[in-house]
Amino acid sequence: MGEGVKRDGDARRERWREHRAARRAEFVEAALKALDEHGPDLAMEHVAAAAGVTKPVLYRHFTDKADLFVALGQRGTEILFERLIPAINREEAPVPRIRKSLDAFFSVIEDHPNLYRMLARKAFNGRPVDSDPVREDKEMIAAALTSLLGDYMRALGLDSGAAEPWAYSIVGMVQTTGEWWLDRRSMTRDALVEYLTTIIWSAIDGFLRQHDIQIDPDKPIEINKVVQLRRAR
Amino acid sequence: MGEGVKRDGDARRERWREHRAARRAEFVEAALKALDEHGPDLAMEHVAAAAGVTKPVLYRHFTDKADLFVALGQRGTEILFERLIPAINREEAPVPRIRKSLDAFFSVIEDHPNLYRMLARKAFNGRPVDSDPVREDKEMIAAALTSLLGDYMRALGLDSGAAEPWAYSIVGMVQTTGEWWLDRRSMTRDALVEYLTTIIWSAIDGFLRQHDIQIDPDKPIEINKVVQLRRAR
DNA sequence: GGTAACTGTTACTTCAGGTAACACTAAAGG
DNA sequence: CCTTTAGTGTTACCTGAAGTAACAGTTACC
Repeated sequence: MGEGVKRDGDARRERWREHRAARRAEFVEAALKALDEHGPDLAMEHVAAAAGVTKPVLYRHFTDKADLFVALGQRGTEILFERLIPAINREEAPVPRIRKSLDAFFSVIEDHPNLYRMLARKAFNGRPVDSDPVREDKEMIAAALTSLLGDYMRALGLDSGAAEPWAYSIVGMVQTTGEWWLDRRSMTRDALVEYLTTIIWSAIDGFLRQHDIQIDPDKPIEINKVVQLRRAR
Repeated sequence: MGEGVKRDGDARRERWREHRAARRAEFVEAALKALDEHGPDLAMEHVAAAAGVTKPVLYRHFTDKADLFVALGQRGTEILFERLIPAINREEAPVPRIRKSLDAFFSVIEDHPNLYRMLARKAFNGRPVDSDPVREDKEMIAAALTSLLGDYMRALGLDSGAAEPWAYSIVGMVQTTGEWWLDRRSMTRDALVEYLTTIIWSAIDGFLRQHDIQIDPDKPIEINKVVQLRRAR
């Protein structure tokens, strides 16, 4: 049939596709290096330089700064999830589970402060601020949390419509305290984690008590739910 | 005594100083207009145009984009506080007090969505992202809340060191849900306010119960504390 | 040995932020 | 009345980072 028209590709194509992906990843790593060196105001030229090439090469792999930014956001989410997911999915009592999740988060931003600052400040220094490329990642995180909370709420017979505001509240709270902490460092990570654990647990506990449910903070709960990630990367 | 050296100024100086302040305010209003027209990506040229002049005039009153940005941040805080302070200081039961404060906040950002977006995205589209000019304002808000919460905590004999993380948590939670709500509008303002009221009250209530304190959400509390604002504008 | 899919370069354009230089005006005060 | 002070305003430029054009290799499959 329609053979031979556009043959040959195939085997070759595949290899190149892999290669391109690897190259993009390489630039993302270069960007991380550049962030460490030049602070959170990332310039495309620096990224290219950190990768040992000049701008146009970089631009063959990323259509624009926003594109690189998105990739950095994804990488950031990946780094975060590597530590967060095991912590949040532990079969453990609620309070230690919260504590470990928070600690995972703060340890990640401690390790990559400039990346975090750059992503939190949606600011590229460049022109087209367009519409926030990190949004997608933040929404993914919030969505994961929404569904986790929603599962629990449904299991307990509560209004699961509240799950989304709860998720965004927690994300916002952690994000903002994160920025504040990085800039000030006015307390140790452990102390901060402890305070936030208390706040979050208080919120959950208070909420449940208002619905006449009591849960022991230090005993694993029976109906244990787990974060599902839909990563269609 | 040391008279006559640099006389004459004085009366004249004062008048000019007032004039300059008025002029700055005029540009801030122009910036608000420009925000409404061109969205949250504010260009200096547009601001100047909205004020009916060209850039250099604007630059005689603001050294810098950051300078204008700071002024916008202050104006924003002012607008916010106009509605927030009366709500938060009401002599009322805790829950309605929280509810009214939240409603004040969300009504403000509903009225000035682009201003809010611009301030929340610390992003200028321009070069010198420097260090966040809105930070000061956010910190002022957080500080006010810290001292309010601290007062209550001390009055109840609790660790007031937790006040600051609580304050940043609440600020962050409200800010992030604010951005999310503006972009999505997936629920009414009232519904969102109601959810957040519940979350915050749950947190407070849970926290207090853990210290064996119970407070009626619908009765004014005896030891009523109030926000002090140190506005040295 | 040709060609597809890259590697890389230097030298540009574009655009927003910011500045220089120049011309004018109102009013306080000798 | 005319100078000085502190403004009003303009057009034409500089700067620096984003992004592009045009051109010159290199590799490896078929």
